[in-house]
Amino acid sequence: MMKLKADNRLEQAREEFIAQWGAMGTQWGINRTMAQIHALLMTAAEPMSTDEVMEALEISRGNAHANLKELVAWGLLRAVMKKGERREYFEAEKDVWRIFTVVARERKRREIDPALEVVRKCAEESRGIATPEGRAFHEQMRQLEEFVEFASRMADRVAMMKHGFAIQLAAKLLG
Amino acid sequence: MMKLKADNRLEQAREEFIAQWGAMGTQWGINRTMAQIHALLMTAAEPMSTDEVMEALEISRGNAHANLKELVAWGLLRAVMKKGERREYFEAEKDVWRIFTVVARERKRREIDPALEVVRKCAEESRGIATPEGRAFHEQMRQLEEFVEFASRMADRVAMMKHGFAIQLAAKLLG
DNA sequence: GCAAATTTTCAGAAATTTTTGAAAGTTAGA
DNA sequence: TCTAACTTTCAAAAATTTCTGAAAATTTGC
Repeated sequence: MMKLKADNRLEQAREEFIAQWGAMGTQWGINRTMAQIHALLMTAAEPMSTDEVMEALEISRGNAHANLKELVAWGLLRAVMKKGERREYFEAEKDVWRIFTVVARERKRREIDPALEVVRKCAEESRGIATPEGRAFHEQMRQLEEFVEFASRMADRVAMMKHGFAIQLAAKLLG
Repeated sequence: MMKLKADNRLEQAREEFIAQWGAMGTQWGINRTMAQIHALLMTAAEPMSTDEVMEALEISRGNAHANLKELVAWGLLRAVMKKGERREYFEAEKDVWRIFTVVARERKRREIDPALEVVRKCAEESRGIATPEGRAFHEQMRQLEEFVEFASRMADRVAMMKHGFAIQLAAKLLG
């Protein structure tokens, strides 16, 4: 599946990480290639070009391109230019806390915000239906709305936190 | 897509909710039918049988069965027996905070625990590789391990919290 | 034990998502 | 301007996930 200098302990471990992280990705709702590219670059000493990524993971140009761009859009990769070179190289965010906040922001955007819209609309549409079932439905939507709104605000806060503050908070929570 | 007594405001709103919640489900990494069944039962006045669910959502028996069982396994539905009846009926957890903790537990189990295993293994396998690259890789794995462990503990705590405590905590965080 | 009701399984079909690879588009330097 | 290097697009193929429907298995009441 991978093609690095796969002849020593390091490259074995790295291949393992990339393969497994890719498999994990599917559980996390991001596609395998995207997770693999992220793993590859997170453990790369130097930024890599599209062609290098293609070769390392044995994937097509289109696939490599699309997923590199997606990772840049998420903010998990930066495109950098090597001086004197024309092609772009990609470099991963390696700080785990920053990776976490980026992913948290993205998941909030994709999972929480749309849910909030849905329950708001449904709470709105069912306002004032006088039957017992109508009231129950409206109340259920209201509670969902309240909760999702709460989750949304929490996610914003967490995504904005600095590592130090999170640790402090966690100490309270876990202590 | 749905077949309820779809002739009044309530049933319109309910159909909307079920359809949209189903669509949301795909974003959340659970399949559409599972999310729809959950939405259907979360807004049902009475427990429903497999056949009632099949009819309401116009889905096959196999599909209804598999997803009802999955929801029971998650703890989002309970199977209840009506006295004098032979078939089982399903009833949804309606408390939003409990729904949240159930989902949090399940996602932790599916997303965090396997990640922890992976990074532990990779940190272990790369311990003591003497090259600069080896050290960098090991350090990256160690940091990931530390973070994922932290996330794991946080998830446990959150999943165990009572609503009141969460609200209190949130007040501090949001205040 | 038998028969009807109900649940469970599962192979193939359908739907959805991901990947490929080649062609089209863009950019920069000569 | 021309051309080579590089990036982007996208239709079709492959892979994966979900769904169907009918058959098999199980359960319950008689």
